[in-house]
Amino acid sequence: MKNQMQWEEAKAFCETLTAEEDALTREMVARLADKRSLWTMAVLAEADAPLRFSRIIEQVKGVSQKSLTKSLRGLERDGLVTRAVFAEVPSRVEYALTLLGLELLEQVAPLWMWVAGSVGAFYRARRAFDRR
Amino acid sequence: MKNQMQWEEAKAFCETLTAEEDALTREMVARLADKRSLWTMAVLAEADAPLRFSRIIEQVKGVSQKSLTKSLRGLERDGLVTRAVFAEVPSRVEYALTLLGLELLEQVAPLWMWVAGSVGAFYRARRAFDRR
DNA sequence: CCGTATCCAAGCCGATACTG
DNA sequence: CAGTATCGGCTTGGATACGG
Repeated sequence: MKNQMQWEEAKAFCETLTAEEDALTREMVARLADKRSLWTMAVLAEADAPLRFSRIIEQVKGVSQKSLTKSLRGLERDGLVTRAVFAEVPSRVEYALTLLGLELLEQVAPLWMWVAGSVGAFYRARRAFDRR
Repeated sequence: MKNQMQWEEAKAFCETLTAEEDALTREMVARLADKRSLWTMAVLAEADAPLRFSRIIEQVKGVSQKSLTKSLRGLERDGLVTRAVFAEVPSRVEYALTLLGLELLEQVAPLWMWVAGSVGAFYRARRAFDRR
């Protein structure tokens, strides 16, 4: 039951947070579900170099300019990516992952791996459930 | 750079998934962002015993009957909680966390802890951004 | 007690058109 | 090139009322 303790530990730690901190924590976790934000960060991580807006939108397939802009603004606001504007014509804007952003990705990786590895279990559960 | 490798490893592993598996993985990760689902599971984990619908709705503050029902159905469908109906009047329904559900919570714990511990960094980033 | 059905307000997102 | 502005469809979620 050492695993259970890990969860309890997390719960206990969260109790020490102020309401504002707790809200912010939830907001950050919620970002993970926002497919686009996570995917955008992954693209930047993979490139391992600053990317222009147009390069990113190519790789995050299906995203609209508006949504990508919004995602990037949010990521920038929370210190997960940087935004550098170059005074050229035509204009050039480069985005890059921050250290904090990379750390977040690293934290997500094990969970993502576990979910991906357990996908069979979820699939079977659904099959069983849907059969009634 | 061993941390970076962890992320790359996850990316590589995801490449081996079928489109359907990948979609399901994303769906499961998305569930984590659904505040209510995670919170509901946490309540069940804390109770460490089956809970009635009405007990749960008391602890997941602010949730409507409709939303909680929807969350529980989703969790049940994916094998994260069980639902037991007792033929009594008035009717009684008990929900409990499955082993899979507990495992999921355990996987989430480290990430959640990291985010909670980094909340100061996010807060400072926002302050700096908003001052501009 | 537990769940469903309906209505309604708010927010998301893509498409499109326009600006520096 | 990298946005902003606007519109319209779609989904989400609370409130309420009702049924099993």
